[in-house]
Amino acid sequence: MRQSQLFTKTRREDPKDETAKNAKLLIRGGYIHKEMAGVYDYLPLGLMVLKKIEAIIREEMNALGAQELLLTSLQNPALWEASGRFDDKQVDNWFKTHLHNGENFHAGSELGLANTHEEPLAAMLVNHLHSYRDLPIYAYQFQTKFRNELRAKSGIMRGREFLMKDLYSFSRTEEDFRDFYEQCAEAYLRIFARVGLGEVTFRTFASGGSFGDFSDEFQTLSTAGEDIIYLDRERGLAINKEIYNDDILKRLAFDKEKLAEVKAIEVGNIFPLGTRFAEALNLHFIDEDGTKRFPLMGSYGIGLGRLLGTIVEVLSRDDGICWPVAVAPFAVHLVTLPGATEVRGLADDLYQQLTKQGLAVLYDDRPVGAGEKLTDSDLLGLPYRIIVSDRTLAANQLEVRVNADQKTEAVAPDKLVAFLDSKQQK
RNA sequence: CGGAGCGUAGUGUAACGGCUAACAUGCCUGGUUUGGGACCAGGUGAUUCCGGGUUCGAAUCCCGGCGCUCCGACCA
Repeated sequence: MRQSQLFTKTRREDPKDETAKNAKLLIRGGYIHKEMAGVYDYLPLGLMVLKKIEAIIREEMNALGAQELLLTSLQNPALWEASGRFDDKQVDNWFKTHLHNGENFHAGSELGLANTHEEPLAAMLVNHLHSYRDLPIYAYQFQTKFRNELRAKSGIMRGREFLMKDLYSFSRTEEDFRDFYEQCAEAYLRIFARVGLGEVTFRTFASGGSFGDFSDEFQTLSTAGEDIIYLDRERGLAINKEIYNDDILKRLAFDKEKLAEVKAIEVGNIFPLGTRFAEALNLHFIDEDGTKRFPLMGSYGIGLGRLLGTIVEVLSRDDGICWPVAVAPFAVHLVTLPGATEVRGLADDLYQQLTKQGLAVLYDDRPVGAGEKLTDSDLLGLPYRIIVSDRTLAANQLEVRVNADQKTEAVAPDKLVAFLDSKQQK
């Protein structure tokens, strides 16, 4: 796309109402817009990143044999009362609203805005699960969650409205459940690796709540993190501080001496749910021996906005983001610097060529000063920056900078596609 | 929800209780420039968060609300 057509603009200064690095850079780059605390719009560039992340997650979920669906945000309280979770004392972050069927708005029937989807999914599946032959069922969605956080914080990392991938598994036996659970854990590690956080993201034992001994979190090392974990680098496993004690260390075979206390961001969480929701919503099946049984559930979440924010926290510099190719809104930033008209001609040709090759190119064709263009390019943080200027024209070479390592190379125009291909292979 | 700080053009800041709310940046015109937000001239842009109060006079002081940030608690 031509940058002159992009309606979003970059900002010179940090917004004063943000201190989190992710929010500062994303707002300055025109990726997001803040509506209110914990509520952010995704602008065109930000949405491109979000969609890239979504596509990666979707691929991995589909590879597990999961099927995508889309449940509603508006929730029938009856389903939640069945599990006891409509009560504000049980779940304190509900947003609730009212149906317009009373004497006035607030006298109408109460509705919930979904903060998770165990109840409605279990209730819906009553229509589709009858026999053990129908299991397993793995259903997932990308869906907006509403959580009335007491305190939104850390930019887009802890919002009140956010997009989440939530998958729910329904298994016939404990063994089947565990098998899928482990497959999903592996898929999660692949997802975090693919978005560029593989080196710093670790499976972490965490509280299982009332459903099981443990749940598993995926924690990305970052000083911006809200969680403290104890990491065993050799094993590539960690344990959350919330369950850290000598008994549990022993049980999980952690050597206390090898654990490092570090801050981390929870980018994913998977946990066993047992039969609690199936029982509450009467989701059952008839097993091979003719007896009625409840499926074992698991739930598996990734907050897309938080993941996007984590990528910025971990992979950016003070003057700009450093998107991994897999999630970058564009792979290439083609930038002309002011100069002879031939510069523009060559850049136009390159833009056509690269686009024809299937590369996503942001072409900065704006007639503004070199400093501004370079500063903007740093801020936007695309993986490859190609400069076309009088200087590069005279040398009959383009200047290509790889954002990840900040290295600049001279590449002949007719070798550019091959050069970029070779980089992508690595 | 407890504690602390803050709220002034699109953005970032300034202004002793006292003149027409200032400066930078952005944006618009024209000119000049062109490898790290270059320069000159002119212009545009504000219900000083909202509501009360004190005062001859309030962006400034007081009360109440709302909002934002941070620390803590919370995070099913």
